Amino acid sequence: MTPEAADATATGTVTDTATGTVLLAGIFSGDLEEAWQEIQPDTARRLLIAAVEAFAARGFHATTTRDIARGAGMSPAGVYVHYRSKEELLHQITLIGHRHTLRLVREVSASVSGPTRQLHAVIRDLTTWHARHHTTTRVIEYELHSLSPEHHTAILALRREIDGLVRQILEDGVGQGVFEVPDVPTTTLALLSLSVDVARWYHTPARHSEERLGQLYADLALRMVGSEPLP
Amino acid sequence: MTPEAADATATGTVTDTATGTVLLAGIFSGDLEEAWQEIQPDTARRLLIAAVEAFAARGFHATTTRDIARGAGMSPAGVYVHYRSKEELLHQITLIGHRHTLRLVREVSASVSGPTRQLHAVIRDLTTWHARHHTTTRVIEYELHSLSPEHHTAILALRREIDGLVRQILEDGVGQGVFEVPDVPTTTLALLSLSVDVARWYHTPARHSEERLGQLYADLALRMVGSEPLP
DNA sequence: GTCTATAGTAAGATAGAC
DNA sequence: GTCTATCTTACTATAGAC
Repeated sequence: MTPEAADATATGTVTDTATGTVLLAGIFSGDLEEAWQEIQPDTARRLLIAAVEAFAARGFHATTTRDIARGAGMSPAGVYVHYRSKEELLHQITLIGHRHTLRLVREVSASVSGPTRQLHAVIRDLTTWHARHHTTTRVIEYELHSLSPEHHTAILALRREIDGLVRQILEDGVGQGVFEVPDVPTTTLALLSLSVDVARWYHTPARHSEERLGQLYADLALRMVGSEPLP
Repeated sequence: MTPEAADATATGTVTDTATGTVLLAGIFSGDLEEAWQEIQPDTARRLLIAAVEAFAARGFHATTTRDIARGAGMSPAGVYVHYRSKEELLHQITLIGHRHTLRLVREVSASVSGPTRQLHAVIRDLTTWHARHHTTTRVIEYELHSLSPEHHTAILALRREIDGLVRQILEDGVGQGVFEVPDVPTTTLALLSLSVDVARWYHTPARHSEERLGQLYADLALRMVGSEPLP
């Protein structure tokens, strides 16, 4: 990977490998669909979106670079002007997605006070995000094993941060006596499982809107930690 | 697929495509590791086990038939004496695994009385099964999309049966006033999500034994349906 | 920056000897 | 029933024209 692309992890911008063009800026405001819109140039964005759709539908290894090029309306060689390899496409998608998830948990958690409201809001929005963007989240949750070892390790660090934020809410709740949780780490895992697994099974048309599902899952989450429901 | 292999779906036996040898008999008693032991001849069993391990570690498409052959101590051509294609290996694994899951839910549910005890026992054993055999369950839960359309459809029917059994327990509990569930289908999905997702993250050495995790998850399940804990 | 053309490799599956 | 050898296809990635 070039120094430019490597900078993605450190600075929060994503830079085109070949052209040096800044691909992503301000990705941390707004939802992911908007973030894709910020990727420049156009072709790099179309390629990334085509890759997300193909990886979600068929998996990383079953997707060919020709599929991706075709999805972006380009020749097979066009991919390599903007990305060094198929794996770099997966890495960018996975990195952007995980940063978005981490930021979502952080900001939602900071936007309300008290473990009960925090847990409810986090699970609600995390679930809604997995449902609304199930194409993207399916890739970022289930194609990790196709990343290079270095990229895989870096993504796992982000995942541990996310886990840590949720676990802290549970520990706060237990400490304040509003949650009753026999095993905080395992219950944290179970809560995250609920939202993550939405990426596996959710598809439209769906029984519930993304927001409604988020509400239902947030209510389940409060039950799981032995909390009173929100008023 | 040959008529012999096609019979697998109808009769509950799995037959070697080339030799006509019965591969699986009595698969429905004992756990899956024992079921693998029943596969005959030896080479067919070794190939199936090698395929499970490779598919779980790398995914279906990233696994080569050469990987599988090597894992079974055979030449690449040896695979095709026992299986018509790589997809047939995945299909056998997925079929055996889903039948096992369906039978597990059915039998555990029938072995106790009352929705509370039934739900607790089903989630406990389903979770334990996903944890103990996370290699197998990772394949059967996450590689469905690599099946042929016909096989995929057949497996989805088995999955609907499993879902229906759990949903019935919830409906019984609501009907008897021991559960309080605002949305039975969605809560059923959430409960199954918990156990399924174990296949994604569980690995040894683990924080908890498979049985302990099953206990913890069964207790969570009762909370999710608004039930009193078991005495 | 995009294309056509293709190099180089590796895959799934089969032929035919033993 | 297993092997060696190989056919055929399709893939990732690059070269070089424009």
